[in-house]
Amino acid sequence: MKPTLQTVADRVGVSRSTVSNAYSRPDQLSPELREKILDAARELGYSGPNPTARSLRSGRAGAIGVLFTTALSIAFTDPYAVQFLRGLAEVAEDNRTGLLLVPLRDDDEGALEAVRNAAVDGFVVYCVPGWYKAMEAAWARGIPVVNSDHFGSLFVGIDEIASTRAAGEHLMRLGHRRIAIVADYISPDRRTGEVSVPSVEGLGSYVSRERLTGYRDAFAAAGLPWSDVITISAAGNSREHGAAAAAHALDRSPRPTAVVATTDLLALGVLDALAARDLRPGRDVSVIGFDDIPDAAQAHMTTVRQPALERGRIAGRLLLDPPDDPADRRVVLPTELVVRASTGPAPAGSN
Amino acid sequence: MKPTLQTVADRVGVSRSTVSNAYSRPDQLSPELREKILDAARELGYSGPNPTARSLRSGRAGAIGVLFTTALSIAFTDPYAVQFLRGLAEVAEDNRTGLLLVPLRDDDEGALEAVRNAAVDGFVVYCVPGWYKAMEAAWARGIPVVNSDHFGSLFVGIDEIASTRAAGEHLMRLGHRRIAIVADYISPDRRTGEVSVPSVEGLGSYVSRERLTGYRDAFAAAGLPWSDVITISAAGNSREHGAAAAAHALDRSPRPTAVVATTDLLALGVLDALAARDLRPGRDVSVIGFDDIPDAAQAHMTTVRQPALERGRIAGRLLLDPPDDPADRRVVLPTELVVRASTGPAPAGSN
DNA sequence: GCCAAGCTCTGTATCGGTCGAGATGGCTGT
DNA sequence: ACAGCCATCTCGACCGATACAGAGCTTGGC
Repeated sequence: MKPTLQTVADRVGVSRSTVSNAYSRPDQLSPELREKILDAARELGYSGPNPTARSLRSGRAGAIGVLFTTALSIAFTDPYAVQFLRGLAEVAEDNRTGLLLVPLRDDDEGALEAVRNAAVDGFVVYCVPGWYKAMEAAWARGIPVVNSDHFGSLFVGIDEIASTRAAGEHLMRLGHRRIAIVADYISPDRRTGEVSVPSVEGLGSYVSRERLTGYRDAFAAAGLPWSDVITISAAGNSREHGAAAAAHALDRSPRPTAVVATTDLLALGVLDALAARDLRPGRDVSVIGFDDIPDAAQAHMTTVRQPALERGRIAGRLLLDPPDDPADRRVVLPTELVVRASTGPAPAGSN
Repeated sequence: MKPTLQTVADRVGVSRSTVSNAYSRPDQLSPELREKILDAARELGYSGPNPTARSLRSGRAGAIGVLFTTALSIAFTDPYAVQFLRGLAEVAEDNRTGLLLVPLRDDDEGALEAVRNAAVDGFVVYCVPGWYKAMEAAWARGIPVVNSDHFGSLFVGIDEIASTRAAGEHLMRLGHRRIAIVADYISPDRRTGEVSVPSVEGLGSYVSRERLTGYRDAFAAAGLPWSDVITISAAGNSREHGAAAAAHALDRSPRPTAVVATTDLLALGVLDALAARDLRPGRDVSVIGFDDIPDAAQAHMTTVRQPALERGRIAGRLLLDPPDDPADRRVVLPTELVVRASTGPAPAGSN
């Protein structure tokens, strides 16, 4: 039989409450008695109050649930995700709170079960499309949900549209007119290949929708109709998927003079595809990513920088201490277009 | 007021137990009643039994604690760690169990608190030196602890010594005599630089101790005394730290003909250091890593392959369903020396 | 026609703590 | 001497569920 508070209380000859106080409120009893109690506990092999029982009574789970779409291996392969998680972990640690990973491999009954059965004080959602049933389940829990998308009243994100609009304008200034966009979650079956996206607004994935919108607007302002832009679906957010998707753009004739991607990981894949074809980034084909992960700098890649670490931190703070003022419950962080060597003027005679 | 089982029970006019059964044991009541109950729950906004209360009564937390030494950002930067975690997550998911991350930034009171207060059914320890107080705290909890080191009765690992001995023998066959070893956790202050390790057995870090032992034994068998081997401490397990440590070896005169590292991440850093000096891996300097992460293959690096994914899976299984037979509670997985282009004969006249 | 066996559902104890009000007793101030 | 106060400890209710024994009613076999 495992020792409980009562076991220790009986041993020392005090009440259960007092033993509880010895752990949770040291100021509520004399230091001598506290020492005596802790000694007895050590002797009995009692290692402190049962976390579950404590949670039940105090109403605090002591953990934040982290909702992922993708498989763990993919999610943590993206340095952006890792940075985000790190910011979150920092804040969590400062608040004596743990992180409970809830990977949503599929949007099936098992995932719903996992969401419903997670002992957490709230959820941080990392790139889960809004149509997932698991999101509803998280909502139904009646605990705070911090999103990077538009769902929910707690939100931390960036102005996605303005960010890619700036990137698009950069391309326009450079004279590009034949452009391909590589993005995840833009085809229903999530396969690699060219897809037609007549209505950007209709996309279910918040991130892809917004980022494509920004590009579309920038192109439109320069007189380039959306129907002239090649949209290519990637089957996942990884370098490999980016390269595979880029192939569908680069092997066309005439070749696009610029290939942009919705994440750096995909864009790095595009660079890989260029290299495999002996094409020079920024000369033969311009490339733009999104996130500004360390590898982007190393690859001299033009991209949009967003504060991943800070985003994680704020997500944690929003969750653990939701502001009363609704205006403060939605945080929009600044981004910055980082121009590097992967973008350059459209090759002469390309139009 | 949030709805509880009782709220739903009152609404439908059944007992609390029956509502509980509707969720947890569908076979214990008629399908019609169950439907009625679930409908009422939906109507009341009740999203299922409170996870914490359920855990308390049933004695199952529904989560595995994952203990890390390093900062989250580092831990997840290592593909080996991610693979391990992925294997663990797989098994956890199959058992309707979550993963609670418990990063041990420092070995301080806060970390102890986190370990003691984690609502988990057991801990999986990932590369935490045995001297950490947090390990004791985990032990004291009286729940299963799966280690990759020698501590605890539940263990999943590899024969570290035999693995590096094989790598060492490979070097000996190639004729190397001037050798440097880059390792983490071999200096008390964990700084970068050459350190003297007179007694390998005295090292506190299990992994470094074992891996160095294997090399030492292989060298000794070929007549190369340990005192002739240069041991260099890396300040952390990353490519950058590996490169910094390698500098201390490569800038010596005479230069070592081989630099081995205790992890692939460190070894990749060594390769970076070679490149920075226009030295050719496998020709001017041979390099060996450990783990066989994907980047190792891409870098044509000789290394020891260990089954990271499988290791994670087995850790999960050992934890969730500890075998009765003590012999089955310690699993040793096979490793394999993968020879690639980063190792070659010692340069002529190097002795 | 009768008793054992099933199927459903109920009732009570219990999981292991924390919470808030209140009891106790020594000390101070007047 | 007495009220008031602080520091210290106790008491009983409660957090929200699950476990287990058993009650009531229908079946089925002989």
